[in-house]
Amino acid sequence: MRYRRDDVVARAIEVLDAHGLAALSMRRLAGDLGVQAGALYHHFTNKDALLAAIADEILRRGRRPAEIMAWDAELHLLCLGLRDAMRRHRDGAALIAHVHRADAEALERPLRAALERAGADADLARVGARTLLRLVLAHEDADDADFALGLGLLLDGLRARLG
Amino acid sequence: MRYRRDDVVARAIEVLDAHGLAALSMRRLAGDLGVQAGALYHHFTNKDALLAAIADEILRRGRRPAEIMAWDAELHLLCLGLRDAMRRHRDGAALIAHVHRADAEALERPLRAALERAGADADLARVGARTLLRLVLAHEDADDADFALGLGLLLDGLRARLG
DNA sequence: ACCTGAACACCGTTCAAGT
DNA sequence: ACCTGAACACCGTTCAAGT
Repeated sequence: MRYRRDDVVARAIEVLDAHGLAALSMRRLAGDLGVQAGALYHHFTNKDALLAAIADEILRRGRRPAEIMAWDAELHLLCLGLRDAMRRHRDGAALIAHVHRADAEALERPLRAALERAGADADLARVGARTLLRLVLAHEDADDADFALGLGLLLDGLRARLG
Repeated sequence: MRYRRDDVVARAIEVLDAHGLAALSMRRLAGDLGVQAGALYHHFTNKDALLAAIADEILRRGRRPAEIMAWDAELHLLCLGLRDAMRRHRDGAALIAHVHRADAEALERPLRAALERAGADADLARVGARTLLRLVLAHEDADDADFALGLGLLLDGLRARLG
C-alpha cells in the first residue's frame, strides 16, 4: 500500500480513538497501515512531528468561524471549543498537552489575541492565555459544571483587571 | 552493592538533576547503582512507584512548618513552596505533573483544605485546588513576575467568591 | 533482604536499496 | 514519491535461582 501524509494522520487518529495514546507507537501505526515502521519517516521527521500533525487535525476539525462579541464571551467560547475538540478523542487532552510543551505559541495565540483586543498588556495577555489553556487541559475529565466553575474563577480575575 | 529503598530514591534524584527525566530509566538508574535492572523491582513495584517516591521526597524536602494566617496568604505560600520545591530539580515540574496524573488527591489536599477553611463548598474547594496546582505546574519555566501574575488572577477570582 | 542472569515483548530512528 | 529489510541502541518487566 502507498499512503500520503494525510492518510497516515487519519489512521493515527483512528488508532488513538480505539486504543489510546500509549498504544500509538510508530511501529504499531505502521503495522496497522501494513507498512514497515521506517516508512513513516518518509512522512514525518519524528514521532513528535506526527503527534503535532494529529493535534493540528483534531483542532482544525473543531474550529468554528469567528464571531464578533465581548472579549470575555470570546475567551469563554474559545476555551469551550478547545475543550470540545480535545474531548472528541481518547486521550485528547494528553495529546494536546504534549504538543503544547513543544509549541506553546500556536495554541495560545488566539487566546492571547483576544486578551490584547480587550486591552491587556503583553504580560497579562501571555500569562492569561497560558493559564486559560492549562485550565482547559487540566479539566478534561471534569464534568461541565466543574469546568465552568474553574473558567469562571479565571475570567473573574481577568475582569477585575480589564474592566 | 546492596541498597535500601531510600538509597535508590536518593540516587534517582541525582540522576534526575544531572541528566533529566528522559534519561531516568530503570536500566540507567540500575547501571548507575551497579546492579541489574531487575533488582530495582525489589524496592518498587514499577517505575511509576519509583517516580512517586521521588516526588514524595522532593516535596518532603521542600515542606515548611504550618503557620496561622489568612486563607489567601496561606494559598499563596503553599503555591510558592510547591513551586520552589519542584524548581530545585531538573524537570521537577514534569515529574510532579506525571505523579499528579496518577494521584491528584495527595497534592491537592492541602490547597483544598485551606479553601474549605475559608468557607468554600466542596465543589469550589476541589476546582480551586486543582486549578491552582495546574497553575504552579504550568509556570515552572516562567519568571517570578509571570507566576505572581497568574497566581494573582486566580486568587482574585477566589476572593470574589469567598470575600 | 537483596541481587543475578536471562529472557520476553516491546520502543524510536536510520539508511542503503528497491519500485 | 514511497516503501522494504535490517540493523542500532535502547525500553519496562518478570522470575527462577543465588547469597
